[in-house]
Amino acid sequence: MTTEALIPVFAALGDETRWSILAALGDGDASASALAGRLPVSRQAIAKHLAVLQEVGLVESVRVGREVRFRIVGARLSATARRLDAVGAEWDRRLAAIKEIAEGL
Amino acid sequence: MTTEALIPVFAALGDETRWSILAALGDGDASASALAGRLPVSRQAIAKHLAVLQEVGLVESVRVGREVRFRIVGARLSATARRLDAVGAEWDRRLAAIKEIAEGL
DNA sequence: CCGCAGTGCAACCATAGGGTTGCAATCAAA
DNA sequence: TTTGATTGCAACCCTATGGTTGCACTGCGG
Repeated sequence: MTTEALIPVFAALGDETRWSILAALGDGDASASALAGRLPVSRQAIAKHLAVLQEVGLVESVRVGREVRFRIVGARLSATARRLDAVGAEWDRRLAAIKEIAEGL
Repeated sequence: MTTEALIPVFAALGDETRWSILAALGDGDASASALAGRLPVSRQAIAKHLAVLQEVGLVESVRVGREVRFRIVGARLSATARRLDAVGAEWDRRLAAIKEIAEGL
């Protein structure tokens, strides 16, 4: 996964309502309607959020009869965290190198 | 750092131009004007982005004479990554527990 | 002292996006 | 088959925000 591909994931994680949804899904899988009963926004708003979460792979859906249940993809979080950590480490490394050069070591 | 405090950080990381700025700063500290010379956006746009990056602690500034130089705060990235990983692990744990209960183990 | 580079501030524009309501379509259950 | 729950789609509103331009302020250097 390239760094560029991470940007939409961060954008998805940059919204409070979506975190509420993820938190709610942390209590177990649920449909958009079920989530709408627990959160202070309309079902359609939640459906949109679920769409963007699914788009970036943070969530996946399964059709069960007439309802669509959503589930958190925990692996996506871990992968994102690892990439982020790697980026940070790389920056630290490069900046440290620059600092050494600047100090004439 | 609570999870809520992470949201603005992710929002900041959810923009492509800001990643360009961070990438440019990875080559060493720079001022808004210097960055404007390397990126295809105006200095003011960059200044705004630097303001939000600084707001969430991803970057810090130092006044040097008449210019203001910005530097990446790598530790902020690492901390964010660690929190994200912890959240992912917690969800995995809870969802696994739910699954066990559902399977009657 | 004067000019120019760098910054800060403000107004403004356009689009993206979070939210809503309304309605048609689908499908389980009575 | 009819009813009610659930989803999907579309139109719409409003605010946030990424971007621009223009201008005033500051401070180094000739």
